[in-house]
Amino acid sequence: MNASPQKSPWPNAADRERERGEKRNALLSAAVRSFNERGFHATSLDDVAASLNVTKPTIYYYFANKDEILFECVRLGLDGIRQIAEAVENAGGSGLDRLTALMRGYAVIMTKDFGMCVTRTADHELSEESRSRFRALKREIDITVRRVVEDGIADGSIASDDARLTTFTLAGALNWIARWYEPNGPLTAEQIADSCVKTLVQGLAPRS
Amino acid sequence: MNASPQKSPWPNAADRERERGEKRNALLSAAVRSFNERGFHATSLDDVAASLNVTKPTIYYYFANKDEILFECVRLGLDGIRQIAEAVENAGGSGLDRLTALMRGYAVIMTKDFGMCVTRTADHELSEESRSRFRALKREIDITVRRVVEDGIADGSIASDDARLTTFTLAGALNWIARWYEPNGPLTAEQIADSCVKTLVQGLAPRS
DNA sequence: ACGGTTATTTACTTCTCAGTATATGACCTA
DNA sequence: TAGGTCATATACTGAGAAGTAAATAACCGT
Repeated sequence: MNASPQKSPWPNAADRERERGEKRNALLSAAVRSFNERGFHATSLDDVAASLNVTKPTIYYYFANKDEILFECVRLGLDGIRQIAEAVENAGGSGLDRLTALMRGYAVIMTKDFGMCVTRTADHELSEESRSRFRALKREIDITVRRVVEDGIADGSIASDDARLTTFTLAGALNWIARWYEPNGPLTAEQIADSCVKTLVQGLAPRS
Repeated sequence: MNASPQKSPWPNAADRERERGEKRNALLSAAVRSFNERGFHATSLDDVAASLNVTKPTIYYYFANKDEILFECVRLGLDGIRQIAEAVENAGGSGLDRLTALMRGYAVIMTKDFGMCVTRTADHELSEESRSRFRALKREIDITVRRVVEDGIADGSIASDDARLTTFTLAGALNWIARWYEPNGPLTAEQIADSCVKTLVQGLAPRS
């Protein structure tokens, strides 16, 4: 067993940077929970700071302004979805197989703090600049999902005559999970995801 | 042809009450449009008043406070849905037939000002009291829809093993219309409604 | 003509909260 | 041990907007 290089009790440059990142993340986590619970406008940075035993100017040491904090939250949420969407796009299987996997991952993210923030945040809560970046990121995901739907239509595994509307309908059902999901409820995120996806894939009408 | 009773140029008590109601409605319409466009918090009553060529205290002559205005908006939206839900409940046809009609009407309302307001309004934007009334109204509708789903499961016209989750999934897809619908877009509200409902009823997987 | 009611205005108060100027301490390097 | 950087705190400014007090105009019934 090799001794690992001795860890100095004094932080070096790399340590300090890691610590800074961790503190930044802690602030984002505290903020996003409050945004989700009380709403962006009703969340004061004084309260967010106090919940971590610091004061407001400390927040401004890590972020330029409140808008940047909100944008970072939705960016993290969207990034999770994007990763799933990209992973799925390159996977094998029919269009429907890939869309099913995508929707399942999407649904699970909607039950997490940063995912919830994405659908609970209205465009107009962000500054003009952040708003266009927010929209661009959402559009990117929409396009990816739509492409999978189109693949499914092309290979015959998905029935739809309008990939755009179908994508909106699916996304709505999944996005809405963030509005009613209860972390302490009886169902796990995975059970909810499976049930939603099944409803969307099978439809309401029974199959003979 | 009978002469209708002569209309006096001076308003009587009934006229005045009607006028008051009309003005109240005009204020609600102006407010809801701004709420939908800019958000509740970003909408100042000064602006709403100015858009109708009056001043803020005039608003306070018709409403007790900003919260009451928002609540009235969502109440009107929810009332539209409730009416459709009740009309459909007493109609004939299988559970799926009735649910289809309900979803179609629901979707159309989601493209109207007051309907949009319902799903764009987060609970925490309302005062504690309005919030519980808001939730109660939504719960009422949810229960009605769920009952229709259960009817469909019972009569075999709907395939689902969890009426509650299925109802949430459908409601999400329909509610989300309010987030992306463009009144000046290429599709009418009815076309969108039909497409969404078809996707939900038929499912993504092709039927052989 | 006159007191009362309806509808609306001007001008003000008050509060919350984002964002900042500046001080302070801890710790690192030379 | 002295100067510099990092991290955080105290105490403040300023803007925006909800809500109100009080004046005023229009109009009604008597």
